[in-house]
Amino acid sequence: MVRWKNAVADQAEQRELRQDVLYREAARAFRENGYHATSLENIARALGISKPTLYHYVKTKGDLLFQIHMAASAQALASLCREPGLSGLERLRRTVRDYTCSTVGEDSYSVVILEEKSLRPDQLAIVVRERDKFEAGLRGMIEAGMRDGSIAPGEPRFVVFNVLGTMNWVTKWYRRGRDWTIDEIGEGVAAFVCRALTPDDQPRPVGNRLFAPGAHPKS
Amino acid sequence: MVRWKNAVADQAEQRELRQDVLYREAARAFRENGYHATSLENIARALGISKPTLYHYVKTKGDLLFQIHMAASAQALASLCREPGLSGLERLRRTVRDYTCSTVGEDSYSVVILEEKSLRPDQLAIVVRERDKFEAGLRGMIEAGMRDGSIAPGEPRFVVFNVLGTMNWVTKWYRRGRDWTIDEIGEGVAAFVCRALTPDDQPRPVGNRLFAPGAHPKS
Amino acid sequence: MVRWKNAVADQAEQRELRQDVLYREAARAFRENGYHATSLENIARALGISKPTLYHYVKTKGDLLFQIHMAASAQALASLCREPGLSGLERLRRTVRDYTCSTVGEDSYSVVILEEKSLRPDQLAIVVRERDKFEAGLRGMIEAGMRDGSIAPGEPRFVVFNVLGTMNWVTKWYRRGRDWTIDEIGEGVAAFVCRALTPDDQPRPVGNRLFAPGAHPKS
Amino acid sequence: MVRWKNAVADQAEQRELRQDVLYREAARAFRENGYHATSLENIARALGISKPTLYHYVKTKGDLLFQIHMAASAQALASLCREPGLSGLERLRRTVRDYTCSTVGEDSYSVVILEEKSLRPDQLAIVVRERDKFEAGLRGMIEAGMRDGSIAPGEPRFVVFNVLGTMNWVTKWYRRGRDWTIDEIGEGVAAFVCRALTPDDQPRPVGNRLFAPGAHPKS
DNA sequence: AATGAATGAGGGTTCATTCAT
DNA sequence: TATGAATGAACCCTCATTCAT
Repeated sequence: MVRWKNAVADQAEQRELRQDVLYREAARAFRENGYHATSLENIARALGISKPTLYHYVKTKGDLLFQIHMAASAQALASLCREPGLSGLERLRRTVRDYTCSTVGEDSYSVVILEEKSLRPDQLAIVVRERDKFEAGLRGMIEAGMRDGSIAPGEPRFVVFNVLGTMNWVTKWYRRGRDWTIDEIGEGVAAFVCRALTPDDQPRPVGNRLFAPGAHPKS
Repeated sequence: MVRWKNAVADQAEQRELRQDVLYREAARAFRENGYHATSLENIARALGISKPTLYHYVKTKGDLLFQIHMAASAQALASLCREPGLSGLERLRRTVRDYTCSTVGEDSYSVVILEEKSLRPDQLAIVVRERDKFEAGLRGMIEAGMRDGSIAPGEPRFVVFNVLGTMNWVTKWYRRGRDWTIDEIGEGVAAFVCRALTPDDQPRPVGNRLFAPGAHPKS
Repeated sequence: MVRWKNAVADQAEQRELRQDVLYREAARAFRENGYHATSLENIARALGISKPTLYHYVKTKGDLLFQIHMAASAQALASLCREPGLSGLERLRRTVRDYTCSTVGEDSYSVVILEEKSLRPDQLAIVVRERDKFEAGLRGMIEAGMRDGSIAPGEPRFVVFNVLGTMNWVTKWYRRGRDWTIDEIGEGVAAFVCRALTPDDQPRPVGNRLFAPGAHPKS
Repeated sequence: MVRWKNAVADQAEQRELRQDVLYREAARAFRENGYHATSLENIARALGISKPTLYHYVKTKGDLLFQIHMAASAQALASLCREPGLSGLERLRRTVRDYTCSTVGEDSYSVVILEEKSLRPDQLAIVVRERDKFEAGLRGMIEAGMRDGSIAPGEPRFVVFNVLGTMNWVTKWYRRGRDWTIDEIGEGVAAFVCRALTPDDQPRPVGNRLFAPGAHPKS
């Protein structure tokens, strides 16, 4: 008796649906317990299926990790803001907000906190290439912001790392349905990052109740 | 013939010395490959000893992880700035700088990026308690800064998470001996964090060549 | 869409035809890769059908092996020369020639090189009994030859083993369409075997270009 | 409690001894049941040890097979007769006799009847190269025999195959301690092969009670 | 103190076989 | 008839841990 975590559709797309459920469940397990600490048995049980059944949807455990990494990369790239006519900082702000929300959302594939060494070298190369696209996107905004005066000067690569750290760390501590909503987190992180980057001669973005809600209470 | 990675001292303190080398080597391996992906065989070989010999210095693999976590916690706590007479922001700045430097230093025990689930529940509780002391320290500075006007208002716990993210992520990307020195990283990260936190009506700290080197080149 | 390796006939005999194609394909796969190294998936794919479809024609994998063994035994028995009025040696010669040709022919069921242990004990017993009939046939010719003076004296069972070895080994090295034709192989092997068996006082059979083409070039 | 099939020696050579026992036991199991039908569990149990213990002496199951193949090749090469001053036929006779005895001897590594496909391609290449050396040795004798008139003319490669078939098949049917001794088998097979190869104008070698014991009983 | 040897437990993977469609 | 999906059993292999030396 197979339950598949309640995710059956009408016909031929069932397979894809199931695979997707599988990927997300695996991503969740990997994120929570780590890749090596998660056995296929664990994933199978969480889905209500047997271990060999996994192999209808997955080539190997390593390939599963790879596919998830790719899905996560696509998700990340999709959050890059491509709106024209905005300052570098503003594009970065929207990107940080959206990316952050997507990493902690219900349907997240994010596995950024995992050790990359778990991937096979050739697959790692591909994943790194994809991730570099995302980082290049961020770097592009930052460099644009430095040129258009919306972002303080600095080493763009270093700035990218700091931004990534702030965003990616969220999966470590945020739990849905507790004190703060996903949107609040996204806005708050974006405010944190952008206030760090605003040059001295520019007004800084206003945040939300989590951070920099506008004026200082003291004043 | 045992080499112990060149770390033999004179007499009875040898044991402690060796244990320390072992901890740091294990921490490095765990950090790089993950706890579960690192076998005791790996660690032993890296130290030039045999697997059973490890057991003279370590109770179990789980205990090794625990000890390292404890050492890392102590290291973290040691980087909390306790200087009196400073603003909250300044104390935070020094702490961020020192903590960051220590996590990427040669003798780091840092294992922050590891999945906590690898610890036994009772040990995890202790580790969390220790880590909470560190976070409470950070939170204290931040709350003080909010009170003394050196830090913009916000939810202190949320701010702590952002600060931790920026700092802890460094172990993910920084490689010693490449483009940037450890000190530059520490100063840069501290500048990033503190510029984010400075209230609108306050002058913001100056960074280094990595970030916010002072005035904007444009102006 | 099923292709069945192009072997569909008109009506109810389709089933038998298909089963035959299946048996031969399976025999080929078993012979080439071994019984245990051949999965039903392999066979199915080679036939262009799906794995469960196999089960319409085959009870179990073990039974498939058994059926093939039986078919091979029938094939072997069919190559026994029953011509009356011939010397023992001559009957043996024709048998060796025909048997050898049939084992390497396109439609061979031969699985002689397989480990017998793969068969279920009861099925093995049957197979052995069939094979014994073939060996008894060979032995009969040999004993007759020893009596009629066309074959040198010796232990008939031992001779049978040697003859079998020479013949059965052919599947190990012969590849159709290379240097030698099937007929050449058959004649050559027969010549090899029969020259070994001819008594000293008898003229020995002439072979072909592969072996003993008549007189010695030297003389 | 480890028994190792009673094969412990004094000190450091123990390991090699044990490995050797292991190889021979594995060769026997592979020969009898086939490579894929033999589980490491089977081998371990036959040796009185546990499965993981095997891995102290063997890298992988595939490597075990490879090592055995190499040992068998060495054993085969060692049976090539290098005596100078003998006719091609005589050298072949001694080789066939010795090789045959070694394949059925107590300490045989022979695995000739196994499917080669079980080996990894690169290892197979090496094994084939070694085996080719043996076959080249046989071929050399045969060609020499054809030149010196002790062997009937023919295609040397074809002759080699027939010789191999007769010899290698012995492992299929011979059981030690039954009706015939190993030496009888060796002599008998050698007689069989050599009588096949003797040219018409030469006296043929005399065998033993198994085959061609000299004069024909009829005469 | 140090290590080669040994093993129980567990994880990834394959496969023959069944079932529902 | 044909097949995608599902699974119990079994296998190869790794590893943390112990023991005898």
